[in-house]
Amino acid sequence: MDKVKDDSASPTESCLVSRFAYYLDLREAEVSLLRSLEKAERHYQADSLIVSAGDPVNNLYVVKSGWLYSHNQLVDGSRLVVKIHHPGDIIGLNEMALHRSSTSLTTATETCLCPFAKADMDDVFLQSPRLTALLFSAFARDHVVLTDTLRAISRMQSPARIAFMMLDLISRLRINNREISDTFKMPLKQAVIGDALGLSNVSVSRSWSQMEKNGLLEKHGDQVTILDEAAMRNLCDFENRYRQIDISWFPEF
Amino acid sequence: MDKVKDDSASPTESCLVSRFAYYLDLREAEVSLLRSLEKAERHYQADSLIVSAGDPVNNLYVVKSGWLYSHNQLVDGSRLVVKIHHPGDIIGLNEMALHRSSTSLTTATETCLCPFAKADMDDVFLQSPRLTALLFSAFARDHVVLTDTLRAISRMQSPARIAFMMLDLISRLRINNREISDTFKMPLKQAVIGDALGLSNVSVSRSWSQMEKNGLLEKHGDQVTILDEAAMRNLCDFENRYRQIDISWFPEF
DNA sequence: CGCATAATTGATGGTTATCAAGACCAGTGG
DNA sequence: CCACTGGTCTTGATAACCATCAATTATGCG
Repeated sequence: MDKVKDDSASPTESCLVSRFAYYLDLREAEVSLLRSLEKAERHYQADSLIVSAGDPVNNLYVVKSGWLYSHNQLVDGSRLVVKIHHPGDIIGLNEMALHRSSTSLTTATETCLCPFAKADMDDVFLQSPRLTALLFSAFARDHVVLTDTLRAISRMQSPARIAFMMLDLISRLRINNREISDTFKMPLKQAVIGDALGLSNVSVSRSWSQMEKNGLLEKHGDQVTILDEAAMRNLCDFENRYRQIDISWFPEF
Repeated sequence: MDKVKDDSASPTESCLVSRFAYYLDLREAEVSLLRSLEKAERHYQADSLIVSAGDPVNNLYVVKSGWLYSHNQLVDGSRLVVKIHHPGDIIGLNEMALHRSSTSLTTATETCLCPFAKADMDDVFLQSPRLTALLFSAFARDHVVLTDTLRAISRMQSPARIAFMMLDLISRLRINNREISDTFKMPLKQAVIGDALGLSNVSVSRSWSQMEKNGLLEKHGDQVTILDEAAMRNLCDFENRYRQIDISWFPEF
């Protein structure tokens, strides 16, 4: 609990709680339900393999600090990065239906995770239909984002895909950290970016410098700055799915 | 209710119920919860636009008969087909979090749908945590399948993508109809297949005939036959995500 | 039979993968 | 202070896959 400052709203508050409180005024019972998922804590170095594809799925994880990514291997050796995880994310919801994990999980930076058992989700379903609805909605939103990613990968060329990914990352970070305007820490290597976008590392490098030349963004060390957000949004037809969730239909309790 | 015979388990039983009963022994209360989603009925011709991207999301739909697809448009005019819907599917879970739909919905064949309100989902969340868990799991499974699709599109070439899609379709149909072995009715045009796989219609045509020449599958009219399923599974590293759902952690009620 | 739509086939070009070599960078130890 | 090292990023050359365009054939339906 020492390097939370980079990414979370406040060191004393749970990222998970602040994430959900962004969309819905949480009641005390709901907050404590969420907090109960963060009792355990485990620390990992950068580039650690935490879960291997094929492992039994027993735990989910709340990310307390650090970045990670879920990925899997193709037969030909190439890799797909399915999702980048940030503080406040719940890792493993996708895998809930499976006995064995479909993806591996690797840290991109030093990381603190809170593992909890699948069956702990029962408490949420049993005790709070309203929180269930929010969880479900956030998951549905992730589904739509995955669809957006599919759209980018299947029909857009290299620079547009990169624009999409960077806008997605910064949009998500802004939910937890209102201070972020146009610069954020982006610790991913180009090979990881490529594997998330169906590109080679070489292609990422080339397109990135092209985009810098065009004044879209720039990178110094870990720090990425979006210079012309309008142009980037335009390039990949970006829609921010994180700003709002429709809570109008939620049950009362 | 006249052409259900093609795709559903039995004309007298709800496709939706039989779908979920495949994974879990449903109690009477759960069955009637599900049936309550199928009260209304609306019929459509083939190639009808039912929802446009941008429309307010008020309804979800249970598919009673027919095929449909969700799609959206890119700026350059090309199209992405997000998902193919079959009888027993619930359409619109992804859109639950949104005020306005991110996708359009079009019928591929003559279709019968049962619309119900978003807020009807409250009943499920409130009355049956166990059914909620199942619904959540099925949704999570769809998430994993979307991930598999991403893998195919981002890293596999044309014939492997087609193999993936055909295996996905037949695997889903087999859940509702045990009689299907290696032949099924596939009413989608090549342009739709292409838009679902990030390919042009031309590319689908070429790869398909190549695959026929190699003895992988064949097509006569609407009827597709998988001739060498092992080879096709091998080609795209296919994993059937529909056969089983992990229900071990579900709450008791 | 004739029309509209879908599927096929051929020719061309663009985007990106792949391979390979070199530059850069940070950390290490002499 | 400087060489050394492992990793990442860059840059160039080549080739493959697929999109696109266009023309022809096939299919289905009134």
